[in-house]
Amino acid sequence: MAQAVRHDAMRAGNLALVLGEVSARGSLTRAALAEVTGLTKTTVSKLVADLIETGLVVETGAVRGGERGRPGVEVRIRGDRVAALGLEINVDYLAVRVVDLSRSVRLRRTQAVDNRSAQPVDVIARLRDLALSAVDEAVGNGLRIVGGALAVPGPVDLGSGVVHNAPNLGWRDVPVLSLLDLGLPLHVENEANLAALGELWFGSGPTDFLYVSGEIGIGAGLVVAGSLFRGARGFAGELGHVVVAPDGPPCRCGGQGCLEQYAGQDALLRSTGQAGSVGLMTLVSRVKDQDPEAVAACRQAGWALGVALSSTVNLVDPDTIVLGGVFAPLFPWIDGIVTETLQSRLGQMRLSVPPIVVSRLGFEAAALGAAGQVIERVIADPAALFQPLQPSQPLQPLQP
Amino acid sequence: MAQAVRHDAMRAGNLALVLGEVSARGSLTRAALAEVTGLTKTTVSKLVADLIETGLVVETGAVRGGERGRPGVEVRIRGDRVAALGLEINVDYLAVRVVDLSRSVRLRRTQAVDNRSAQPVDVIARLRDLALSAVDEAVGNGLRIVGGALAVPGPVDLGSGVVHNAPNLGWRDVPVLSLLDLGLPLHVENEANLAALGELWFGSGPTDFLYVSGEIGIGAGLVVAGSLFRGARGFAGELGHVVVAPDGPPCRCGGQGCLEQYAGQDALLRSTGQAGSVGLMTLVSRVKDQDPEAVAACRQAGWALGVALSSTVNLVDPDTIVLGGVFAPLFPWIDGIVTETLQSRLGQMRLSVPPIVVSRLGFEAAALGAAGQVIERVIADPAALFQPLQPSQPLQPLQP
DNA sequence: ATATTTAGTCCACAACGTAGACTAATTGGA
DNA sequence: TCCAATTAGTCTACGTTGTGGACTAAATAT
Repeated sequence: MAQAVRHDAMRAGNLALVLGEVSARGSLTRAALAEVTGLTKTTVSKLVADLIETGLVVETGAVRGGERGRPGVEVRIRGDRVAALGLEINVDYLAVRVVDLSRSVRLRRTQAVDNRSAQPVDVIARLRDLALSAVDEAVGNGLRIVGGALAVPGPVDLGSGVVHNAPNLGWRDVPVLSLLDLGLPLHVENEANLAALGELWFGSGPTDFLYVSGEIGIGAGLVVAGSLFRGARGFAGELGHVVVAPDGPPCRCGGQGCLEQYAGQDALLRSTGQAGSVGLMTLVSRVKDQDPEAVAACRQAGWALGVALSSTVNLVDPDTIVLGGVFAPLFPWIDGIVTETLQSRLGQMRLSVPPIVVSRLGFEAAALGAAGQVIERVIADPAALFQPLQPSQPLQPLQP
Repeated sequence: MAQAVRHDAMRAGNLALVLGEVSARGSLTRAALAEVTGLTKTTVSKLVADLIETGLVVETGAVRGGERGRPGVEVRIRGDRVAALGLEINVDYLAVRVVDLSRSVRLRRTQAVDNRSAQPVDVIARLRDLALSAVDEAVGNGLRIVGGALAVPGPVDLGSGVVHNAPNLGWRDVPVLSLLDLGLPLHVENEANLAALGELWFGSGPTDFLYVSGEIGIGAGLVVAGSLFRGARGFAGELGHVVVAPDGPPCRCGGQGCLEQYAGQDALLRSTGQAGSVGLMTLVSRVKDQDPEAVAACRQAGWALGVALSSTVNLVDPDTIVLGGVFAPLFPWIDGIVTETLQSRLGQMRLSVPPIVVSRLGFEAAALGAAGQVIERVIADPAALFQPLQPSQPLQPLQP
C-alpha cells in the first residue's frame, strides 16, 4: 500500500524527478528543468547541487542557441561513476555487461560454453569468475558497481531467486541467487522479461510492446507504459505454452499443441537435423538459399506464432510486437506470414493490428536489460544511493 | 511521468494514506492509525481532523478491549455524505446503483428492457432518466454524488468514451459519454473490467484474479495487486477471441475457432433453441434435470473455456479465476471440466493451477464496480474533494 | 553604450511533519 | 479507596523543504 510522505520522501521524489528528466532528455539547463518539472528555479538549483555532489550529474559547458539573455549551464548524467552489472546464463553462452548511469555499455564479456552438459553449480561458478573479473576491471576504471541482475531462460521465483524449471538448460529448482554470491545486491529474472527491458532501454523501440524471445522455449515480456507486466506471481509471459491447436502434439508442460511445439527452436530445426546454434546457422543459410524444406519450416512456425499472437493481442493488447531470439535472424522469412495470420484473425475487430518488428539487440538484449534494470532503479530513486555514501555499503537488495 | 512533490502533495498523500487505512480496516483509533501508517500521533490527529471536517470520516463511540490506559476514540468512513453512481447498459436490462463512501449500496434500480431492438440514443436517454431520478433520490437523502461510471458490453475508447463495437447490442461507434450527459464527471468502460472491479470491492474475492464475464461475447478483467490491467490501449481482456482451435468455426472477429464460438451464450444455448435470458433459464433447468443435450453443451463449453484459460494463465498468470455472467448459474456443470482441462494442460509446469470460483455478485457486478471505481478514486485522493468544497463543483473528470 | 532578456542565487517565509512534554482517561493493585 | 501504571490524544518548539520575488550575472539587440 501507499507509504507515508515525509520531508525526506518529498525530497527523494523531487530528486528522482529531476534526475529522470535529465536522463530522459540528455542534457538540460536548470531553468529548463524548472520548466519541465514545475518546480521553482530555486528548488531545482538545490536538487541539482545535490546530484552534482553525489556524482550522478555534471555540468557541461554553457550552451547557446544564439538567443538573448544569459546562457544556461547544461547538466547531464555522469557516466563515469556509477554502473551496474548485467548477467545472462543461456544454453550456449554466458554473458556479462557493465552499463553506466548514462546507459553506455562499458564492458562486454561473452563466453561460449555448452551449459547443458555442465552442472548448474559449475555453470554458476564460471559465471561468477567472469562477473568478478568484469567488476574488477570496472572498479579499476573508477566505476562503482551498485548492483546487478541475472537473466535465466526460465521462470524464476523473484523473491527467493530460485529457478524452478529451465528446460533449455535442464535445470530444476536451482537456487541461483544464493549460489551466485557476488557481494552485490543481485536480482534474478526470466530472460524474456529482461530482454524486453533491454529492448525498452537500449533498442529503438516504443514504450509499449510485447517482446517475443524465441529459444528452445518461447517466452515473452510485456512492457506497458514503460514498465514490465509480471502477473500475480511473476510467471506471466509464457507464450510458448499458448495453445495453437488443442489436440496438437504433446508438450513437456503436460498440454497439447502449445506454440513451442510449432515454433520453438527444436521444431524449427527439425528440418536441418542439427540442434543448437549450429543448426540455427544452417537453417538461416538454407532459407537464404530458398531451400523449400527450410522455407516451409519457417512458414509453419510463423503461422503458429501468428495464431498464438492473435490470442495474445486479444488478451493483453500490446502496441507493437518485437521478435527476438531465433526469430531475429529468421525475421525476413516469418515476418510476412505472422502479419498475415494476425491480420486475418484480428483485422475485423481492431482498428489496427500491432506491427511486427525485429529486435535490434540480438542475443545481447537480456544482459543489457538486466543491467539497465539496476540503472533504472538508481534513476528512479537516487536518494537510496545517498545514505550508503560514507560507508561503502552497496545498494539495498533489489526487490521486484 | 512522476510529478513534483510540494507540501500540498505531501499532505494529499498522507491524507489518502490515512483514509485508505480507515477504509480498509473498518475503524481505527488515531493511535492505531499512527502505528500502521508510520506517521506520528500529532500528524495523524491533524489529518483526521481534516477528514472529519470534510465529512469523509466520523468518530464512533469510544471502544475498549478491557485493556489499561485511556480508551481511544475510533473513527470510520462516513457513509452518509459522499456517494457515486454506477451504471450499466446490457442486452436485456439497464442498471443503476448508488454506492456510498463506505461501499454500502444505497440505491438499486434495474429495468428490464430489450436494448437490442432499440436505437442507441433511445437506450441512453432511458438510462439517463433512470440515473437522474436515482441521483435526485440520493441527493434528497443528503448524499452528494461526486461522479459516476458506466459499464458497456464491449471495448470502449477510454479517452473519448466512444463504444467501438458492442456486438451484444449491435452498437458501432456510439459516443456514449457525450450522449449521456448527467452534469457529473463520468467515465465509460468495458463491462468485464468493471465487473472485475466489482468482484474486487464487493465480492468475497482475492486481490489478484481474472474475472471472466460470459455473455454473448466473452470478456475478462484482470486484477493484479488490486488494480486493473488494461493493456496499452485499454482493450486487454478479450478472452472471447482467444483461439481454441485454429481451424474452428469462423467468428465475427474475422478469426476462426475463437472461444466465443464454443462457450459464448449463443453457442451454449444452441441446444435449447431459445436466445437471451429465457434460453439461459431453460438451459439451467434442463441441465438440472440432467438433460444429456444440455449437459453436453456445458461440457463442450467448459472444455473450450479450459483450453482458452490455459493460454491465458500462461500469458498473464492470474492467481484465481472467477467465473461470472452466464457461467455463474451454470457453474456447477462447467466447474469440473474447466478445472480438469486446466489441470491436465498446466499441471506439469506450474506448482499449482489457479482455483476456479464462481462470482458472488451475479449480474450486479459491473454496476457496482462502476460506482466502486469512483469511490476508490475519492479514497485514493481525498484532497481532490477539498478544493471544490466552497463552490458546488463536482469532482474533476475521471481519467483512466 | 545601454536597454532588454534570460539564468541562476539569495533570503524571508510558509507548509508540513517530528519529537517530546503535557494532559486526559482508564485499569490494576496496594 | 486511592495511587501508580498505562495508553490516547493535544500542544508547542523546531527542523526540513519548497516558494516567491528581489537580486546578480551574462548574454544579445539597438
